[in-house]
Amino acid sequence: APNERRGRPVLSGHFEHALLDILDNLGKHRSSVLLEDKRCVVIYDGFPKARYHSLVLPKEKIMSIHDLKRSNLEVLRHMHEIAVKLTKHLRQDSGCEELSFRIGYHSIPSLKLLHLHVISTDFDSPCLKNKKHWNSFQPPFFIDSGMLMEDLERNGKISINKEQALQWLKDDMISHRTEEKMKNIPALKDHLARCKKPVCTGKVY
DNA sequence: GTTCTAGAAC
DNA sequence: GTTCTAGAAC
Repeated sequence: APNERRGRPVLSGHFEHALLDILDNLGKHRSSVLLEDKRCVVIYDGFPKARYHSLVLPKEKIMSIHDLKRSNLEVLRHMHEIAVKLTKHLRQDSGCEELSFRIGYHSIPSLKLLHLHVISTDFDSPCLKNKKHWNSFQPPFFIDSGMLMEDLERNGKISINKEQALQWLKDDMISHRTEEKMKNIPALKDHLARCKKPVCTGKVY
């Protein structure tokens, strides 16, 4: 059939617009929305890479970190504030004082529309399947929200060395709790399930 | 962003 | 032989 390729569905060709579609059709996507206010929307990540994984989207259509200007700092600060509040609520609800989160942006996002990740540091999820998934939530590829705002304030823009960022995704997987090298995904999963040490790389909230 | 699978790694 | 990764998808 023309619409199929070896039984695999043809690509929509517009996966990168998924967040824009949610923002433009909030009514249709009510079940994805966790919080909403005048300036932003918080949604559940469609393929969560941890027990808690949400995205803060600005209602203003800032397409990516590369488009950021100093004039966007206000909405970035607001998104950050919402993200921090969310971590506090989730920690309270979970009853687990040790529940920690990373809050930040990917150096090279796959989806259009700026999105701030709020992700718990357990990284316990069947959707976390490969090295890129792991490395994309670890520094330096994962840019802490506070660091990004400082960078923008200082330089008036966010500049990313794409070649270097792509290399970071291919680097060895390093534990965020012990800084040990993980030999493969199954070894990482085993480590994540067992290791109870606090996170020692990057900023946590 | 994901799925799928060839072939590398073990 | 089985596990695991990494790149194509028109």
